[in-house]
Amino acid sequence: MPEQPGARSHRPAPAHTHPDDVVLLSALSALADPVRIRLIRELDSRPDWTLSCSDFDVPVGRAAKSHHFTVLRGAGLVEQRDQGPKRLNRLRREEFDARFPGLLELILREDDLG
Amino acid sequence: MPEQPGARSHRPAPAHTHPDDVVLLSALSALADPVRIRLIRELDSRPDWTLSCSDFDVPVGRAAKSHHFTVLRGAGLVEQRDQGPKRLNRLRREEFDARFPGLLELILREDDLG
DNA sequence: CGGACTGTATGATGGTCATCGAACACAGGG
DNA sequence: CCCTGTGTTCGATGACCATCATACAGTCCG
Repeated sequence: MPEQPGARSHRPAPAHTHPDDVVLLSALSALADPVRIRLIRELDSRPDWTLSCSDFDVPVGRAAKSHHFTVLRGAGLVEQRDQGPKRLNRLRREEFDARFPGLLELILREDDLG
Repeated sequence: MPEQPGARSHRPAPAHTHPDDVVLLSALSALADPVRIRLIRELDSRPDWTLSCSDFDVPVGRAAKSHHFTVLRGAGLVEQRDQGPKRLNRLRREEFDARFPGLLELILREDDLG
């Protein structure tokens, strides 16, 4: 298996799920959370691979934030790549939209939450 | 206030919420449940106002079923009308789709759940 | 090496919610 | 008027989940 240049690490790579392997209920459950919606929107507002987990401005601690990213990975919404001590993020726009057309756009277009 | 012909009743009319007054998070939370997805699909498979609550084939008791319909009404997904002892249902396709374009179609098109 | 930073794992806690059983309310028909 | 069918309400229960504090594991740099 080829590795990313300079990405060899003794840290286990985060477990990802491709959107094609995500069932509808998992996607909806992942999106039905105000913190995760904020993470997705903040992620969308910046270029790919420019935000590490700690850069996000959500009112929860590190542990909860890490948990939310695990859920987002499992729902095929976010891809993560380790770079040094940081874990950079990317929103899987095309892949997720191909699996659930229009859903991500709905999340990003809305301006209110509750 | 005009009443439906033959619809006068001593029973309180169920509380409805128009999709325009539903926030994104409420809609997603209402849809992130396997029983409610089944109710919506079964409702879609038949003409409007032809299914009473007890006609739906979901593996829960009457109390839980009634609760689920309350959630669906509150999310602007279902409209209910009393007719005799029965409470007939209608899926609010157009109104809900105008508020959350593509979302209902996504629920109805999928064939798997989990 | 030893600190500073980043993220994960673990255990505990509290809240929300889906479910049930039973009681209740209403409508319609013998 | 009872009886049946339909749906709601209420209280209780159990499961799930978001959160936290703490401890731990890597990575990088001086």
